[in-house]
Amino acid sequence: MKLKISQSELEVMNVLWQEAPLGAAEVVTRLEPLKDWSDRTIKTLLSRLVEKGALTTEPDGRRYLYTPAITRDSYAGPATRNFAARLFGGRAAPLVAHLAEGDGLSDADIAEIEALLEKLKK
Amino acid sequence: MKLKISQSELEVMNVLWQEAPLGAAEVVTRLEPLKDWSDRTIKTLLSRLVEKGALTTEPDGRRYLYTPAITRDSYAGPATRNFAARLFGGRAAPLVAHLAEGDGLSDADIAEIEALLEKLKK
DNA sequence: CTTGTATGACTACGTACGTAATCTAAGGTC
DNA sequence: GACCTTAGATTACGTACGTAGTCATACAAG
Repeated sequence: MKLKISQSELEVMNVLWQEAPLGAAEVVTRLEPLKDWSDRTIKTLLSRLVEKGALTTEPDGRRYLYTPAITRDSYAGPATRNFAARLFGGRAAPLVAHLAEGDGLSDADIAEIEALLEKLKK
Repeated sequence: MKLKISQSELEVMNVLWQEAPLGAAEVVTRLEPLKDWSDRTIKTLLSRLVEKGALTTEPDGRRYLYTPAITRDSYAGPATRNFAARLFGGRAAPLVAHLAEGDGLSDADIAEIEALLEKLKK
């Protein structure tokens, strides 16, 4: 089951991955400062995500509450490996290198990655 | 100038980033083992990439030779940071973690990343 | 009960994408 | 010189996406 989530849809998912369940109006409120979208647009995105199976709904009075049907990790894992495969033949190092460009990595990030690698080496 | 290269188009770019300039027929030959595409499809992708400015052409007799107008790195850098931003708020560690899932990282990869991080810490 | 309001459902529409077929022109073949 | 082959140019067409407007309906207000 491959689930394609578009860029705009992902913004909506990000809101719900951070806080759920939410009604449509609340999602709109969360997105307002970030994106200049009409509330209709966000409703459409929510509907499409439900259609795709990325969100589940639960009636709450005369509205719906939306909850992610997939975790961020379960989506991000394949998406990340797919991304790396397409751009770098699956090799991770160039990816990290690009993230590092323009000081994208804090010391904390570096430490975290090192710890991760340490664990992997075992 | 933001250049959007679609998934299929990226396959074509990958061929040309590896070896260029090439004529259309040669690109088709390179892609044949990988993708089940008609040569018409590949010609279309080449045209669209030229239109977008991702490739340059140079006449060679009655055909064209195609060459990337952008390097893989110059495309991959922003694309990677954008990807990380959308999925992980720009944090690199989760990205590496996902790549590691399912033993995606070889010992060599790990060593390479560690060396990279070492350099960054300075 | 009538009317306004909020919410989801349905419809819209231009652009990009995946995937190709057809048209046209330039060279090569007999 | 008539015809075939080959390369690019043009056209096609369904689906997804970004972005939203309109319709219908259920509840709230008066």
